[in-house]
Formats: sequence, C-alpha cells, structure tokens
Amino acid sequence: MVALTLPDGSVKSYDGPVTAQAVAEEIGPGLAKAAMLAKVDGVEWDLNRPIDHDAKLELVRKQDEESLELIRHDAAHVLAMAVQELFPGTQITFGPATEDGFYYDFHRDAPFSTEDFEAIEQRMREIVDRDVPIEREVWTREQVARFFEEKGERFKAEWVWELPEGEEITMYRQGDWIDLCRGPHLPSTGKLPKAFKLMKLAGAYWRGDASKPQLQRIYGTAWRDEKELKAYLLRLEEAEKRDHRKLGRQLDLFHMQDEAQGSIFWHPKGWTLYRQAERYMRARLEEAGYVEVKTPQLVDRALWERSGHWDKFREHMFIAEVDEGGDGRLEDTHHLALKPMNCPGHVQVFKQGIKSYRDLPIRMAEFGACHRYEPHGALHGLMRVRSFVQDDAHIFCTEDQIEAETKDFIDLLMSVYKDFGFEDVRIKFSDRPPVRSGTDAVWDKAEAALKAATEKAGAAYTLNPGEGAFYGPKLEFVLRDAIGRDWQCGTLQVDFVLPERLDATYMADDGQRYRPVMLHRAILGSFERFIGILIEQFAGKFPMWLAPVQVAIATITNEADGYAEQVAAACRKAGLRVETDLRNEKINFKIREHSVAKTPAVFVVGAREAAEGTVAVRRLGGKAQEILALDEAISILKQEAETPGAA
RNA sequence: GCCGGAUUAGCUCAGCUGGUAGAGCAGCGGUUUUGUAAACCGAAGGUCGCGGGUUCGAUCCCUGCAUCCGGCACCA
Repeated sequence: MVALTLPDGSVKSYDGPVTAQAVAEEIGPGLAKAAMLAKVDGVEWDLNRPIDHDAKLELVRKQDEESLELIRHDAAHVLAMAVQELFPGTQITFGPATEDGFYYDFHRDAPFSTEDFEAIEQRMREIVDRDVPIEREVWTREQVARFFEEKGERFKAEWVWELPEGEEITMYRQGDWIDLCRGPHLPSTGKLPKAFKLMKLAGAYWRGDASKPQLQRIYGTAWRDEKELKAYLLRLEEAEKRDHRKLGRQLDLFHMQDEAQGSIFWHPKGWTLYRQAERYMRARLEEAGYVEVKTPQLVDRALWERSGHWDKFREHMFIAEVDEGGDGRLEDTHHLALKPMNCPGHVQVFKQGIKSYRDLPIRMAEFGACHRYEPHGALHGLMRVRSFVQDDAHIFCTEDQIEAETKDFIDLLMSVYKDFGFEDVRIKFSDRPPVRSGTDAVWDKAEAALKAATEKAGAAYTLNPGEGAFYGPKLEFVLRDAIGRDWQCGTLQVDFVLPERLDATYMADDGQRYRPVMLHRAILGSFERFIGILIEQFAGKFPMWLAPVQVAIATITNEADGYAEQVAAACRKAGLRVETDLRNEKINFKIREHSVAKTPAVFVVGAREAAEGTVAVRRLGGKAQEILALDEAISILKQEAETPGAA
C-alpha cells in the first residue's frame, strides 16, 4: 500500500508503487498536462518515477515559478543531445540551469560558431517534437565509468569517481542519448516548451580550473512560453542601453584609450560626479569617527616583501626600477612598486609613536589611488581597471572591539548604499583560501569573530567557501549591474596576519605590548567601479545631488540672453551646477538635447520670463512646464540638490 | 592569461563572390530668432586598428600583433 497525501490534505491510496503522473491523470487531464515535476516529502521527484512509500505529494505545474529551473535543465540536456547528434565526437561534461537560462560545456577540437546555432536550435526543436520519454536509471559507479570510457567520454568517466561514496548514481536516458545526472527531469522531451534560444558561445575550463582543458560553453535561455522569452530578450535589450560604457560616451563622462588601458580619462562631467561621491563619502567618514591620511604612491619593494604582497602578487604589481647611480650597476638598482593597496602604508602611520589601548579603535581612511596589473581579459569598463581609487580604511582595534566595529561598519555601509539608491545588496562571507598566511588557529579566531559580528549586525549572508583574502576572511558586499553581473563593491576583512608581519603593537592597560587587529574595509570599493554601477543603476538619470549638470538654462530667442546669464549667475550663487544654452536653435531642439543629456531640470527663458523675472521649469522625463519666480525655482532645486545624509 | 567574436569618418553603422569607400547624426560655413524631444542649404571630413604575405590589384583572402566585446580563469 502506498498512501499519498496531497496539499489539500486528501489522501490517495494505491496497491503498489505509483507515479505522480498517474496521480495527476487521475485528478484531471488539465493537471496531467500542466504537471512538470513532483515533490515527494519535499524532495524533487520525476513525474514518471514510481513512488513506493507513503509520502506527501505536491505537483509543480508549468505555470509555477519552480518549473523554470527544471525547464532550463532539460533544455541543457536537449542541447547536448542535439549537439552530439550534429557533431559526432563531441564530448559532454556539465550542463546546469542558470539564473535566466542554461549552458552546456562541450569538448570538441574544432570550435563551434554562432553560425551553428540555427542548426542546433532546429535540432533541439526536432528532439522536442520526437517526444521521447526521459527515464531515470540507477547504475553503479563502475558501470557508468566503463560505459563512458567505451564511448570516449573521458570527462564524464572522470567525474563519476568524484561523486560521494554511497550516493545513488543516476543516469537519465532520452531516446538513445544518455547523461550522468542527478535529475530531476521532465517525463519526456515533448514537455519542454520551445521557448528557448541559444545566446552565446564562450570558453570555460573543465571544473573551473585554468590548468585543466578548456571546454566550449554554449549559453542559452529558456522560458515557459514564447511570451516570456520575448519579454526577456526585450529586457536584455533595454539593459544594454544602460551599459555604463555606452552612457559614459553619450553623457560625456569619461573615456579610455589604448595608451592607458585600464585607466580612466575623466571628463568634466564625469569628474563632477566622482567629486560628489567623494565629497559625500568624506563627510560620512568624518561623521563616523574616521581620520583621513595620505600615503605614498611609490614604495620600496622591501615593504611589500614584509607585507607578503611581493611574494603573492608581484606579477600583478607595477614595478619601477630606479638606477640610483645612473651607471647601470646592479648593486644600486632599487625596485619600487606603485602601491596596489593601502594597508602597509597605513600600518606605517599607525606605527609612528607608541599607541595606547586608549587610542583604539583608530579608523584610518584614505582615498588611495592603487594600481594593479590586472590580466587583459579581466578589464571591463569602469568595473575592472588597472588604476583606481579605493575609499579605503583600516580600523586598528582590539579583538574585543571587532564585533562593535563590524556592526557599525555594516550599518554605515547600508546607509551609504541607501543614499545612493541601492536597497538590494548581496552579502557574501568568504572564508580561508587554500593558499594563505597565518596559522589555522588564527584563522579559526578570525572567521569566528567576523561571523559572530555579522550575525549580531543582523546581516543575511551567503557562504563563499575558500574565497577569503590571503590574510583573513572577508565580507563582500555585492551589487548587480544592468545585465545582471555581480560586482564586489564594499568589503570588510578581519586581519590578524598583517599586524604581525609588519610588527604593529599597542600598549595595553597591563603595560604589555599586544598586536592590534586590522579591519580592512571599503564601502564603495573603488570610486571607478561604484560609479560604473551607479551609472547603470540610474541609466544616466542621476538624482539631483549627483547630476553633473543640475539645470540647463535655455533661451528661446537671443533677446533673452542677458536675462539667461543673470539666471545662471543666481543659480551658481546658490551652489547649483548650471549650463547655459544660448545657441541660435529652436527651443524644441534645445529641449531635446538636454533631455538626451539627461539633465534633471531645464529653465526655459524667453521674452516673457525676462520681463516677469520668472523661469519656465521643465523636468527630465516630464512634459509639463511650470512657471516659477526665479527665487522660488532656485530654492526648490537647491533643496532637491542637497546631499543626503551629511552635508 | 585562455576560448570565441569584433575593429570602416568624432559617434552609430552600411559596403554583394577582391577593382583603394558610403549614410545618418555631430562638427564647420551660411540662411533662419524660434515657446517645450530633431528648421533649411552648403562645403568638408577616411593610411578601412597596426605589421607581413598571396595577387596585376586587398577594407575584403591568409598570417602575426594590438585593443575592445562576451564568457572562463584571476581579483590583495
């Protein structure tokens, strides 16, 4: 007897094992058609896999959000099958669902081309039309290994041995194609909606390891129906318009060029934006009890050797070679490095004089310009550059102070993000990496302290195993760009190692010297990256306090030029960032240009306004105009332009 | 760094199977003085990313390099 309890509480009993598909059919043909997946006692279960024990049974229907992951995983299998049919000799590896689609990694000597996509998609649709059953089979590890070895599938054959001992090994068969997979899957290929599309082609290393062979990854997207697919593609297209590189050019914010790859030429408007962010951050830090310092750009290699960076990151540092004697003799050649980070410099400041426990915590901030020789393939607009400025600070404190400092930091960061318009912040906790400094005991202490403090601060985080810095565990505060890529911005790192290496001490109340703990922390991360995200977040339509030009003053005829200059002067006097537009152009044209430039407000002035001492205010995105007395218009804008948080 | 793609005027892009290039916008010169998202006319603008090769002839084919784009790897 098998008794299945349905979500409505009703119980269905059967003489022997029964499939969820059969149960659905019994309930009704509509449900049978819509059903995609079962959940047996909460565990995902193939519809056509017999249930042989009493359990709670739920059915996931196509219209349920949960069906998406299944659809995408099945789409990946259908893709793999299509590829192997069309390109014999191609080896399969992995093909999971992703956030909005799926991919499959293949090994094949000849490269795929996006021109192959049409044929592959065509074949995928054919496989759906064939409507072949997808069946779950339980094999032994040896059977799987032998099977794949005989087929020349060396990646699959290798992988099966990595699966945990004792785990049930399942193979999913669809027609004459079969893959090692934990499932679950649809009951047949015909259930896969044809709302999929192959998107892009990329290289990816086998098992994410650059020392292993490189595979060819085909990315696709899959949805429940054509309408969802269309909406997704449209969303992507819209998102691409927010690309900060595109907007950076269109809004004349910055540019880059080959002679300084990975570095930014900030134009006046972009630099204004940057300065607003900097001004705001400085005020917030001062308010939060930070002191600001400035440390050298070029530092002798000796310090980097002591800090451990020379050993670990030499390849990624810009090194200057200085021949002191000017005679080419090696003995007096010095190596200096452009600082790739500010920590060792801050420790030097800390070490001047003797610090007392009464001085702690010391929150030492620097808008530090750093240079890192990032690999070519890593560079990405403002997001990943070789020359950047961190809103860096190091908090020197006692172990007892870690918790309070962490909490204060998280609060400060969240409040800053909120002022910039970010509510959706992902937090990751990264623990010890395989290659690291410091003993396990020290790491135990650092990880425990950071975790406890984070939990106290009430911040929800996900675990990011093995991704910590070489000297300590870290919290990463991650923001998302327009097309859904995640970028680490803020960070907090607990460090017991560097104070040791660079011999930082403080005098405690017992008259003994102790090591301070260093908390490395940044809120924006780098101004460059944060501004990149900001541009995409606002699609270039910055709030008044950040907008490079807050108001454009546009004349209707040149009779109003004199008045327009007066208006501009009054605005400047009130601290507003103004641009005048006295060109010999129609007002329609001017309005269009300032709209395209995303200037938040335009004051239109003509003969009428000049006579009456008013301005016609037009807001970005609005059609309406409002005639206001000049003083009033200025005071309204001034109020809107106020920097949030601090002044 | 790795895999794939791209590179044509300031910008966005066109250029069929090899015969040294074209549009729109911007810029420049004129006309126009305009009431809330593109006035009209004109002239100009290019070592087709850089180097090598094939060819009578290369923007186009081959090759090396550079940069950029999409991923992967990396990210103190």
